Amino acid sequence: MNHVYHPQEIEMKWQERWAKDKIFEVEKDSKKSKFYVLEMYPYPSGHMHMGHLRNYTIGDTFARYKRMKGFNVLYPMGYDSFGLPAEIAAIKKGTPPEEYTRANIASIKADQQRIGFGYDWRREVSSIEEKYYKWNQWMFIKMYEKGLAYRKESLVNWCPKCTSVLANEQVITGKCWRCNSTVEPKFLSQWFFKIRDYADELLAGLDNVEWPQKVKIMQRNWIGRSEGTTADFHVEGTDQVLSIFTTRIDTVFGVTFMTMAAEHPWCKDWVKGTKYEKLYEEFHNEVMQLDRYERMSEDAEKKGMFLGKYAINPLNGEKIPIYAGNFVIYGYGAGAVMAVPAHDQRDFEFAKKYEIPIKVVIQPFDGFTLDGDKISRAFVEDGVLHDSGDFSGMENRPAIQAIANKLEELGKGGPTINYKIRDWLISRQRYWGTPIPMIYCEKCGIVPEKIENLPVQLPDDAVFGKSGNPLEHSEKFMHVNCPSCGGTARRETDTMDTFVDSSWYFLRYASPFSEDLPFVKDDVDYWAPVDQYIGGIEHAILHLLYARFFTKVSRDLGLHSIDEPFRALLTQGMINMIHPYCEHCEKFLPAAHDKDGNWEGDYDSEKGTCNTCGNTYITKSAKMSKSLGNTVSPGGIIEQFGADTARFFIMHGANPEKELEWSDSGCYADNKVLLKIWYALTEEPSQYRNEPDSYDEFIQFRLNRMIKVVSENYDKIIIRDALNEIVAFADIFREYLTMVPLKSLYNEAREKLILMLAPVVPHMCEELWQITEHKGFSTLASWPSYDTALITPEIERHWLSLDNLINDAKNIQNIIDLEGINEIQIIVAADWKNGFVTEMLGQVVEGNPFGTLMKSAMANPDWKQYGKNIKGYLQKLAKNPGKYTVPFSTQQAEVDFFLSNSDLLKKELGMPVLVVSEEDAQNKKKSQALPGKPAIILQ
RNA sequence: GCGGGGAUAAUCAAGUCUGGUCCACGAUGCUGGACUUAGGAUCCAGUGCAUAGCGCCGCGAGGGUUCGAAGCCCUCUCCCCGCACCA
Repeated sequence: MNHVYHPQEIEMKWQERWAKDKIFEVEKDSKKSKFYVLEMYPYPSGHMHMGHLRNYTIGDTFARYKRMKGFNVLYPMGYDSFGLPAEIAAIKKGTPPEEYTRANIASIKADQQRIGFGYDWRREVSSIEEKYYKWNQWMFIKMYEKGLAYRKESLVNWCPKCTSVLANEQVITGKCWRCNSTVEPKFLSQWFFKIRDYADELLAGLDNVEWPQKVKIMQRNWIGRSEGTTADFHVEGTDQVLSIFTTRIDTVFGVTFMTMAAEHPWCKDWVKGTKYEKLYEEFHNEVMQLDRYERMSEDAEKKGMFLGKYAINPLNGEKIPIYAGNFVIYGYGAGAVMAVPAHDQRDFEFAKKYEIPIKVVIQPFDGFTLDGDKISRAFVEDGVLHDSGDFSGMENRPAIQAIANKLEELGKGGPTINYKIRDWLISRQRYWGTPIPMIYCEKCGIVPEKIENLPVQLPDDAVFGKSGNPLEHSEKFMHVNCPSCGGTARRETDTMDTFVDSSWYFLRYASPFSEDLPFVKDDVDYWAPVDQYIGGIEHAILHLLYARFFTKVSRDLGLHSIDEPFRALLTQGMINMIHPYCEHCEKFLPAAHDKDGNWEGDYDSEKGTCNTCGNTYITKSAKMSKSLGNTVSPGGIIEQFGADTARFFIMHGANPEKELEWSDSGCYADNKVLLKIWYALTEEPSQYRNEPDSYDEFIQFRLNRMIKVVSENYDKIIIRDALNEIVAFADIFREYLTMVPLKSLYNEAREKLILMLAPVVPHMCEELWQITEHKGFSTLASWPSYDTALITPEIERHWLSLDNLINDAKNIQNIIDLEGINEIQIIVAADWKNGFVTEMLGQVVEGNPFGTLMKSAMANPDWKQYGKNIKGYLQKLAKNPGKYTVPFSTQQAEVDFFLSNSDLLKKELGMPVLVVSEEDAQNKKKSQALPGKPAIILQ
C-alpha cells in the first residue's frame, strides 16, 4: 500500500460523511446510559482562538471516547450572542447589532466545523433568537410572581465606559470585568434576582459536585456564610434602631462606640442642621471619592468622625457615641458595627486615635488581668467574661450562645446567619440584551407583560450613538398599553444581564424545540445534569454561580427535578507563549502592528532590545493575549497541517488542566508524530509469520497495557498521558512490522491502535479504518477491552529485565572499542542465586544489619561454598533492596526467556547473542550475574 | 493578612495521593552517525560525572523518619492564583 496523508481532503470527506449519516444526532433512549458533555458556549467574537480550540478539543475528545464506550452522548454547541461588543460595533461602524452578531456566529461556527467537532448541531442555541430570549422573559415573570425578582433603589456599581450598571460578581477588584474601567457607586432603581434566598442551598450543593477544590472554595468565600448574632441598638432621641450583626456578641459589654458606613443615609439625617454637618459633608465626599478598592485596602488609614448621636446598649443600657467610619461596608450586615476596642484590633486603633474609652470585658485564662488604659493592642483570644453583668465569669465561647439567647428573650435580636453574597443585579442600560418584560403604568404601577404577549421584542428602529439606552429613543418600543387597565403606559427600557442567558442554555439543549415551556421536563430529567462541563476558571463565580441559582429556581417552579447543573467541572489551563520581557522595565514588551502592517511593538527583534530603555530583553513564558499581541491563530496550523494535527498538538502539549506552552517547533514535531503513525499503519509488512514467537508475547503485553493505561487516562480526561502511551506503543508497533509479524496479532494491534487515537484525531482514524478494510465509522466503533492476564506484574518484570539487559549491553558498546568484538555472551545467574536473593532480600527488608545477613548466609551449607562472592552480593542487596527482584521462577525459565528472545537481542545489539548458564560459562565475570540481571560479555 | 496551588535536568514537563528497576516518562533543543537528486524528511545513538556496565551525584534550601525518600514529617526561601478592614 502506498497511502499519502492528505489531511485537508480526508478531513472534509469525513466531516461530510458524518453529517450525511447524522452520526452525532442523539435522542433520548431509556435503554442506554446517557452522558452529557458540554463546553461553556462562546461569545461569538469573530474567529475561533487557541483557547476555544483547546476547550472544544478536550470536550470533543472526551465525548467521542464516551460514545465509543457505549454511552448515549449529548454534545451540543451554541452561542452566547447578546452583549456589548455588538452594540459598540453599531455605534462605531453603524452595523446593526443583529447583522454583526450573525456574521460572527457564522464565522466561528465555520471554524468549529472545520475542526470536526461532533456536535449535534440541530440543538444549537443562540441567545439572540426570539424563541430563546422569550423564555428569559417568561422566567423573569415567574420569578416576579414568586417574589424572586424585584425592583429596588440601592447603591449599585456603575461602569462609566459601558454606561451601565454591573452586578457585584462583575466587579473585579474595583474594576469592570469586561472593560477594566474603575467602577463608581451610584444610587439607582434597578431589578434584582433574590439569589440570597438560595444562599444556603448554593453553599450546601457544593458538597455534591466534582469540581476543582479551588472553584468550590471561591464560591464558598463569595457566598460568605457567617454565623453570629444581631443586636438592636436604639438610637437615642429617635425611633431608629441599629440592628447590627456581630460574631462576637460575647464582647457586647465592652462596646464603647458604634461605627456607621459613611454613606449610610441616617448619618446625613442626623447631622442635618447641627455643627457636625459641614465636617460630615467633607468626610463623606472624601470617602466616596476613593474608589472601592483603594478604600478597602488594608493600609488605608482608618478615619471617622462623631455624628452627635448616641446609641443604647441593649444589654446594659449604656449610652455610647455613634461615629461614621471609612472602613465600614454599607452593603454588609446593617452597614453599622458595634465597636469593642479592647477585643478588636481595628476598633482599638480607631479608639486610640479618637480617644474613646477602652473597656476590657474578657480576661485571659492564664489569670493575668488586662487593664483597658494600659493595653497596647486588642486582646482577641478566648478568655473569661468580666464586667459583663450576669454573664461575668462565663467562658466567652459558651457566652456567645447565652447572650444571643438572652437578646432573643428580650426581643432585641438573637442568633443570625449573615451572608456576604448580595442579590443579583440584572438590569443593564443597554439595547443588545433581553428586554425586561415590565410595564410602568401611571394608574396601576409596575405591571408584568402578559405571558401571551411574549416575547417583548427588541425594536428595529433603535438609533445608536446618542446618550443613554437606545431603547429610550424608540417610540415603537416605549409606547405600550397597560396590560392591566389598558391605559397609556411605558415599557421598562433596561435589558437583562447576559449572564441570565447563560444561566439555563444547558437545559435548553435537552429540548431545543420546546414551544410551550423553556424546556420539556422529561427531556431535562433524562439528559441533565451536565456530566462533564469544561471551561475557563474566569467563570468560577460569575456564570457558575448564576447557573446553579437558575437551576434551583427552575426546579422550584416545577420545570425539572435537577438540583445541580454541572456534576463535574474541568477548568482548562491557560495557553502561554514565549515572549520578550525586559528585566530593566520589569514588564513584557507588547508586539503590535499599525493598520498598514508596520511594526509598532515595544521591542526591536533584530537587535533584541527594549524600545523603552534600550537594554537587551530576555524571553519568558506569557499568557497568550491580545494586549501582548502574542496570539497565534489556529487557522494557520489547520491550513498547514490539518485539523487533526491542531487537535493532536493541543491535547499532547499539556494535560487539560495545566498551562500549555505553545511553540512552533512543538507543533511541527507533533505533525511528524502523526505522520509516523500514519505510515506505520498504512505500510503493510512484506511477509508474515505463521508460528507465534516470544516477541508476540511482548506485543500482547504492551498492547493490553496501552489499552488499560489509555482507558484509565481518558476516563480522568488526562489526555496527554493517554497520548504518550499511544505514541510509545506506535513505536513498538513500527518495530514489529520489521520483525515479520504474526498476521492475526498484527491486525489486532493495528485495529486497536487506530481506535485508541480516534477520539483525538478522528479524521485520520476514519481514513485508516477504511484503508484497513473495516466497515462503518471508527467514531461509532466499540472501545476495546484488555486482558488483565496478559499484563501481570510478573510478565512486566520479564520484559523489564530484557529492556535492562539491552540498555546495559548498549552502554558497554558505547564505551568500549568494538574492534574485534563479534559476539555477546549472556550469562544467566546460577540456580542457587534465585533462592539466595529471595531469602536475603526478605532479611534486608526486616531490617537485619549487615553482619547478621552475612552470618545467616554463611550458615546455609548450600551457599557457604560461594563465600568469597557472597559479601559482594549482600552489599548490593543491602544498599538498595528495592532494586533487586527475582523475575523468573527458575534459572531454566530465565535461560529460556532470553534464548527465545535472542533474535530480538541480535537485532537491537547488532551482533549475535549467546545465552549460557553461569554453571556452563567460563569467563570469570560470570559471578556478576544475578537473577534477572545476567552478566554480559562482549567477545 | 487569610485561603489555595506550585518549585523536577538547557527548556516545557510526568512522577508526589499509595516510598522500592526513578541510572526521573515524554517532548523540544543540542551533538554525533546512517541514509539521501540535502529535508523543519526518515532512522539510530548520545545529551550530570564516571565506566566492560550493574557506581556516584541529582528533583527549591536545611533537617528528620526508613534497610530504602523526588515522594512521608518538620523548618525555611521563593513564585503563581483567589479573597481582601465582612464586624
